[in-house]
Amino acid sequence: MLMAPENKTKYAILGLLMTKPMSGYDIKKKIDDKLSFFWHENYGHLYPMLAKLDKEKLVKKEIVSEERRLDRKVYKITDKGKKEFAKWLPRPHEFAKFRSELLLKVFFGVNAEPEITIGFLNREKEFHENLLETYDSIEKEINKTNYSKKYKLFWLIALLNGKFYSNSQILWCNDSIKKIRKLTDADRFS
Amino acid sequence: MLMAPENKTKYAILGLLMTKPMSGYDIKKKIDDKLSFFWHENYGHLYPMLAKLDKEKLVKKEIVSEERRLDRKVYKITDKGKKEFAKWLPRPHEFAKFRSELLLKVFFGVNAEPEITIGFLNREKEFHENLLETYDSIEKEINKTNYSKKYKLFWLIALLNGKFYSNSQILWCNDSIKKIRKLTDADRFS
DNA sequence: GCCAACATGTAATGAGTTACATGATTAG
DNA sequence: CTAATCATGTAACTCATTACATGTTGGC
Repeated sequence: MLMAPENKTKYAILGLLMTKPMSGYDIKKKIDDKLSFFWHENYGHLYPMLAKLDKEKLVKKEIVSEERRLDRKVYKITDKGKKEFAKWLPRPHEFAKFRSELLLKVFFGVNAEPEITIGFLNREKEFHENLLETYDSIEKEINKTNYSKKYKLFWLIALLNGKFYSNSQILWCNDSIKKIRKLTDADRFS
Repeated sequence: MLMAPENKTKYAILGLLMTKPMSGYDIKKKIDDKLSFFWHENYGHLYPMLAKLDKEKLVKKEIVSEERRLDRKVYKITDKGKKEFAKWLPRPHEFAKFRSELLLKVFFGVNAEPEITIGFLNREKEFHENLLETYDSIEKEINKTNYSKKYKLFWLIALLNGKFYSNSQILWCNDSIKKIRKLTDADRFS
């Protein structure tokens, strides 16, 4: 038997539908707005998955017609879907398998001019500085919403993960640039 | 034209072959030993890719027979391969697209008992504590080798990325557990 | 009139994992 | 003798991305 790796998209969808019924478009938007710092989906995966979940009776499709608006396909989680989600939620998470092109280039940096690697590090640093700004604005937004205390806390905790991460990466970039400069300076005067 | 996302495995292989010719088995081992904290490959992807690179003349396959040893297929990077690698190396890196099942479960933690989420956080913390131990032993190993100063530095920098990351994740886990406990305590006495 | 946002999907392709398949050599 | 390590691969499959395809609604 071929054991497929678990389809996480399924649970991302079911989890979001736990709050309220949504269309594929709504789900995509919610992920981009709220979860983008640790999750992403694209339509080419999302729409076929919704159709599959509907077929499996984990969600129920309903066509919603509203005035001055295109017909939307709104998906509601079923009892079966809720059970499936509740079964997944307490299961231990898989540890993230990390693959970083930056670190590959850094590791192979021995084959390039040091300034090339320093350039990557500055690029990465800037990327995380921008992220930190985004995190701050999302944090303010979380506080403004009127979700429950509990909902806000878990959202905040997930967000803070990104903040801790970006901060650590900025420190690492600075530290690494310093180390490379020290090496090249030593080379120059030897 | 369908633009395929860049095949990074290709460059991981070419980069490793820059140091010396190796077999598929050697490459897998080197990745597991040295790069596992930011890169991974499996045979099912690696062997077909080596065959492809050979067909594209980026590497040259040679059968090496040694006494008391099975015949090995050793791959050597060609001039064309070196050029291809040199073209990739200075190109700006793609920012890592991050997908974390842990954060998905944390975000949806609002639907579970707080102790479930705290369990995940403790599990993640332990994972990173173990990683930190591994990093320390690799760091000692790096210092013991007689690679060039430059080679060691870039290896160390890549390794330190993991250290910075794991440290930040441990802090985040502790912080998050504290926040969740504070919420549940407040609930209990209200 | 035009652009952004709303709205839904399919086709083609490539990336990556797991299971299957086989066998030699070496250290305990 | 037996387990770990050496050694190479294929088949089946799922996951995920990108490009293609189409059309509406609302604000400036």
